Amino acid sequence: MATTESAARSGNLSRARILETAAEQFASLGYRGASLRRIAAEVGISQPGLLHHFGSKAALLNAVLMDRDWRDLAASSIDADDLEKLDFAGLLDFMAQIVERNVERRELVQLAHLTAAEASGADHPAHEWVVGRVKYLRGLCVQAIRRGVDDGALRADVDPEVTATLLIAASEGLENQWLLDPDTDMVTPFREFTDLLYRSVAVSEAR
Amino acid sequence: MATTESAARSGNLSRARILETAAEQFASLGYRGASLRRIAAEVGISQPGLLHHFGSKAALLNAVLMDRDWRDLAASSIDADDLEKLDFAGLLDFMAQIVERNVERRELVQLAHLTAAEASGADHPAHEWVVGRVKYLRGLCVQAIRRGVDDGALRADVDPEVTATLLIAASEGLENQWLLDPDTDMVTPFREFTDLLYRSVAVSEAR
DNA sequence: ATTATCTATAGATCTATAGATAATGC
DNA sequence: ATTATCTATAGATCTATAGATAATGC
Repeated sequence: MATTESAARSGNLSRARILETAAEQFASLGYRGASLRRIAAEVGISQPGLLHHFGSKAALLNAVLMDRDWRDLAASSIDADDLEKLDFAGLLDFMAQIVERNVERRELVQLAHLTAAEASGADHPAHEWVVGRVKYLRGLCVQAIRRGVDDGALRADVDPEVTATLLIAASEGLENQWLLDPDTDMVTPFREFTDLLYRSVAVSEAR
Repeated sequence: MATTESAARSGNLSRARILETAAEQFASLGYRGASLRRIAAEVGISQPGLLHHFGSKAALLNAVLMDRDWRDLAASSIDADDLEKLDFAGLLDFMAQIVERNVERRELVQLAHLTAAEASGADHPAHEWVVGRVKYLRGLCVQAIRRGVDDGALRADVDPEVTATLLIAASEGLENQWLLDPDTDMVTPFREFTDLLYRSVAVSEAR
C-alpha cells in the first residue's frame, strides 16, 4: 500500500472509528437491523463517506468480524500453532480461559451469538464466517481429544466427536444465559463442567 | 367471543395462515429482518389486511411466540403441574425429551434462538418473553435439584443454581451447533451429559 | 494521481392509518 | 352491527451510485 501520508492517516482513523461503531450496532441490532446511515451519523461522516471505506454493508460486517477475530487472537495467551498441539487438560484450560475472558467482552460475545443465530441460512453474508468459526473450534477440540484417546490418557470408549460437541455446547450455552442476564455466573458452572468431564473421561487420577 | 359464523371462520383461517407464515419469516430473518408486506403477500392478503388481525408488527411477533409456546406445551407428555414436582432423574428425562423432540422442530428452535439473541436488549418487543421463558425453565431446574439435595438424593455439596445453569447451557449449546449444522447429533451428547451429571451428583448407585 | 470526503438522488422498501366496500348474522 | 378485506397514502427509512470538491504527495 503506497498511500499518501496524512490522507491515509485520516483514512485509517475513520476506518477504525467506523469499525468500532459498526461493531456496536451489529451487536445490538444484527446485520439486518443495523443501518449504514445511523452508523455513519454516529461516526460523524456521511453515509456515502462510509461506503468509500467499505464497499457495501456486507463487506462492512465481514470487516468487523475479521477485526474482532484479530483482537481476540491477540488477547489469547496461547498462540495459534500451540493450539493444535494441546492435550486434553490444556484444551479444557483454553476453553475456560475463553469463557473467563468473555466476561469482560459482552459486546463481542453478543455480536458472535446474534450473528450466528442470524446467519444459519446460507444467504447471510456472514454464513461462511460463522460456519468456519465453529468448524475450526470443533477441529481443535476433536483433535486434542482424539490424541488423548490414542495416547491412552483418556478412556478408550470416549467418542471425540461427542465430547467435543458437548464441550462447545457448554461454553456457548453458558454465554447464551449470561447474555440474557448479566448476573449469571458462567465461570463457576464451566469449571464445574470441565472438572466433571475430566474425571469421567481421564484414565488416571485428578490432574 | 360472540362473533358471526363464517366471517369468523374465514378470520380464524387467515389468522392461522398468518401465524404460520410469520413464524417462518421471523425464524429465518428475525423480527427486524422480516417484513409485514412480505408475510402478507405470502399469505395472499394485503398488508393492511394483515394488520387488521394483529395490530402491529410487535403484536404479531408476540402472537407467534405465544402460539408456538402453546403447541410446545401441547406436545409435551408431561403436564405443567407435574413439572413442578419432578425429581432429579425426572428432570433430566424431561430435558432429554425436549432435545429429542426439537430434532423434528427446526423452525421452532431457530425462532427461539434468533429471537433470544435479538431480544437481549430491553427495547425489543420479545424481551419479556425471552427472559420469562428462561426464568421459568431455570426455576423448574433449580427447584427439582434443590429438592433432591434436601431429600438426600443428591450430594449435599451440589449447588442447585450452578447445576441448573449448566443443564440449560448444555441443551441450548447443543441446539446452537445443530442449527448451524443439521448433521450435528445433539441427542447422543446430551444423553452423555445427563449420565455424566447424574453419576457425579447423585448420592447412591445408577438410576 | 490518489485519497477522503460531500451533496444529490435513484429506486426500493417499511409500518401504520384513513376510509371505502362487501358479506354475514342479529 | 360486526368482521374481513381492499386501495391509497403519509412519512420514514434503506443501500448504493454518480459526480463534484478539496487536500496531499509524486
